[in-house]
Amino acid sequence: MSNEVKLLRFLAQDMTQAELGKRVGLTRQTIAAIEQGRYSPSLDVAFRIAHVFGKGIDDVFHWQPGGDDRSAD
Amino acid sequence: MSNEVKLLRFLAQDMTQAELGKRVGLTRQTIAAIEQGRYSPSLDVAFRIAHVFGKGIDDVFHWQPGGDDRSAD
DNA sequence: ACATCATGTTAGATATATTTGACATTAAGT
DNA sequence: ACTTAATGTCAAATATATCTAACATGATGT
Repeated sequence: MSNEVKLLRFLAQDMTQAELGKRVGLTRQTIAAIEQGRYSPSLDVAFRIAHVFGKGIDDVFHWQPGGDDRSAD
Repeated sequence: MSNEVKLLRFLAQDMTQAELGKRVGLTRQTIAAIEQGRYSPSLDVAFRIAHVFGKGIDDVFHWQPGGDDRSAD
């Protein structure tokens, strides 16, 4: 599972990891870990992140049936 | 956060909780808990469930900005 | 009445997400 | 050179998701 969080932060006036974390109720370390695909966030967190950028979940997180890796880094 | 998992199971030839669990790699107890909104599944699990029904995540799980409850049961 | 199947539920264990606190690095501003 | 802001990373703690094993209930079939 890969995601566009880092890109979307840049598109959103260079929003910082700490700022995003504040807006969704997470620490900056957690944002960093999610951006790097170190683990799969809860669905609730995924919705909150997508909401900050005014996007749908599928626009932010990309999932493929057999895909258990992070190859789209 | 509410969801349509139970409904979608019925629409899918009365698929059983155990059968759905088998298909997505979860136990039937976990499926039951998710259906009842007892907790927010991981994003990965949400994608796998939606995929079984050929739906998008937003078709299966409904989230509202301020919504921390399960009132749409 | 008995057996079976699907579901609800619960307690205790394990796995994973998330936090907290700390330290390192790199880029930018003074 | 110094400071500050943003990020990477890590270890240890806490919270939450998920599993396992068990027992209960209602519906269905024999």
